[in-house]
Amino acid sequence: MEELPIITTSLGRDTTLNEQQLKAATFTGKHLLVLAGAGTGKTKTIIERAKFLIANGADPERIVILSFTRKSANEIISRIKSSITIPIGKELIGQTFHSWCMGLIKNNPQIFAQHDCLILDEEDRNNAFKLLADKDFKKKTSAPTTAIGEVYSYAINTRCSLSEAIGAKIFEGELPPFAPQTLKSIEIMRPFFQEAIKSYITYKAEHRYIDYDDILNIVAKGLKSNEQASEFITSQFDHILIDEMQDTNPLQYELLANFFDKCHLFCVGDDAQSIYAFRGADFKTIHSFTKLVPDSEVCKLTLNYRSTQEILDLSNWLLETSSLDYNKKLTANRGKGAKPQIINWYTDNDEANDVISKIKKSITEEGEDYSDNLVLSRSAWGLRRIEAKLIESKIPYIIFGGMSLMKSKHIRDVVAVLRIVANHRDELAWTRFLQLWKGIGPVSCQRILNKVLFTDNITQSLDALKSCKIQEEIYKTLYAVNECKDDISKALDKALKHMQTLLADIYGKEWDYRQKDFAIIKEVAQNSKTISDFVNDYILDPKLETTIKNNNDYSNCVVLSTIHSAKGLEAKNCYILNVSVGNYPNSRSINNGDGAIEEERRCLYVALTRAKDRLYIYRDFRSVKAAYNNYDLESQLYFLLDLPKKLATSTTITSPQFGRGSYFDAKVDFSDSDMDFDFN
DNA sequence: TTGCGATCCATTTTT
DNA sequence: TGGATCGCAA
Repeated sequence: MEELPIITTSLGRDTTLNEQQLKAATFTGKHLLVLAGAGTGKTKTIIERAKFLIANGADPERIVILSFTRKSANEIISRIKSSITIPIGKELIGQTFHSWCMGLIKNNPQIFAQHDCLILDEEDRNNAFKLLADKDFKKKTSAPTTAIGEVYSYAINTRCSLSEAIGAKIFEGELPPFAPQTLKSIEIMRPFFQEAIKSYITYKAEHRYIDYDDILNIVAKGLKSNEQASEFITSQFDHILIDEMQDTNPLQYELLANFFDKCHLFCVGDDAQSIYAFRGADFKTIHSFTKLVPDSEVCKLTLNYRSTQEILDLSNWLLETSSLDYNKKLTANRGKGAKPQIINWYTDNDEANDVISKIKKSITEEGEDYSDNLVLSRSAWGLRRIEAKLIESKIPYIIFGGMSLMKSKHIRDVVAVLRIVANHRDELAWTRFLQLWKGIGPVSCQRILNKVLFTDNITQSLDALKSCKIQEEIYKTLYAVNECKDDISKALDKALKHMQTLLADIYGKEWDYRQKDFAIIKEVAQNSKTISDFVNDYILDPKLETTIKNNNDYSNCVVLSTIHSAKGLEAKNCYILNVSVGNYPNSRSINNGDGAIEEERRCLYVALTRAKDRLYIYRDFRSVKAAYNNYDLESQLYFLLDLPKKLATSTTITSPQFGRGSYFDAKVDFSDSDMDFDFN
């Protein structure tokens, strides 16, 4: 084991860093990229970097810490809070690219005209395209309106042409091809997409909307095209520290390029953990970091502090079997431990039961905490069965990557009323709100909108609304909410009170528990000054998307997460669900070329490397057995098909009460159910 | 024009 | 499981 030197920061805490980490954290050149394998102390290095900078006189307010997902941004923030004490009144900012840029837009109205815009989330965007499809460009092709939004977003994020974006989406299977040859399809679809996107852009400008991509685009473009503005903004910062650098996409690079001159960039990333290609990230760009970023250097962290060697052996093997050369062989600083376990199941119900019983054992037999258990799934949906069992067993848990409250229908219904009152030109909110009521469909809605939308203020809109032949309660609701629009929680109360009957009718028996969510929303709203602040803040950071169930102790509960939200997480016991044929790689990706398959591999790699002590890999027994006799692509590509026996142990769980809650048919032969699966 | 019922559908990942 | 979508009746 190597000697760990100790550095002392003037903040008064001693911190142990190894030689590589120390070199990175105390870098004194201009820009640095730290290539750091999983578990090699990425976050720690970023935090020590921040400490080092502050200790050497940097102003905390002029340091920005960025990450790609909220999850990992929050992770850094909380670890900073527990390890750095900064002189009073100053705080280190840790945020996502989006929330940082939105802050820049809002705080610099003299530069960004969009400072008072409302942010559209994905659903709003799709609704806008749908609305425009009916109004403006009609249905000239059968392309789904959601696909237009995706193509547009992809083009913006990757900075590619419209044709390329259409091509990419056809290739990914998101867009149905209109002709046998892709080129022909692009040629047919392009004019239609162009028209649709053009009217969407106009629409946003007219209604003072911006979407997710605009947030980055406005800042990136604004700084690039306006030297004065660029000077003003970029000189506000000295250091930008970026986590998960492999997930940044070309748009984000372009944004950062504005800061190359004035600021120091400190980027940390791992190409083997790049899993956001679908959002335009290209892990290869970090390979050309020194070419893209002037005055930059690269260094590496290779010693893993998280896992046992057995867990790393399996993870290393996964990368080695790739045709790509990841050049990553992690060595465990901790040494030897238990072999990873493969657990074959017949039904997903058995899978869930086994996970729960192992969690219980970890508490009762190993004396570990709930929080030492991390359950991972490829899809948010896949966690639901586990969640149900945890509730049943009264085990506290926290769930990451689930749907945020703001996305659920009943919340959107009520928030729509607030949005109308805050901005009477918010057509999307009007459309949603009006169509909730009986008797109002798309046509009547449009008729009302024509009267109500193009007035000077909300009072005029309400007057216009009064003259429409509609239920009185529609007007009353808006009127009441408008009366108290400066007090958000009161406004929410009023909206809820007036819509009570309506919503109870719409949601039927679900209304009982859906209602409870409004208390949470009200609490969140108290932190915002205005309604549009509330909507914008909450879209960028739905603080309560992660809810703790079964108790209220943040620090001790089982963690459920999608793999995409799991970066930065770790736990003694890690359970990876449904690592079955057709899932790794996902069958939807197998026809999209090597790039897509490799992304799937990295996804599994991220999951494997979360485990510290014990790694459990669950999978559908029959899918695996069948794969040995099948020659279909899905089977042949299955990552664990040729897993060497020495890398893991294997057990098969039988299912006495087979049939209940399972989606398999009944044609099952149990004769081999207790047979250990034979590798190779 | 709206709204209901039947039918079919598939269920990636995030800001 | 619920969801979205489609056709038909009021």
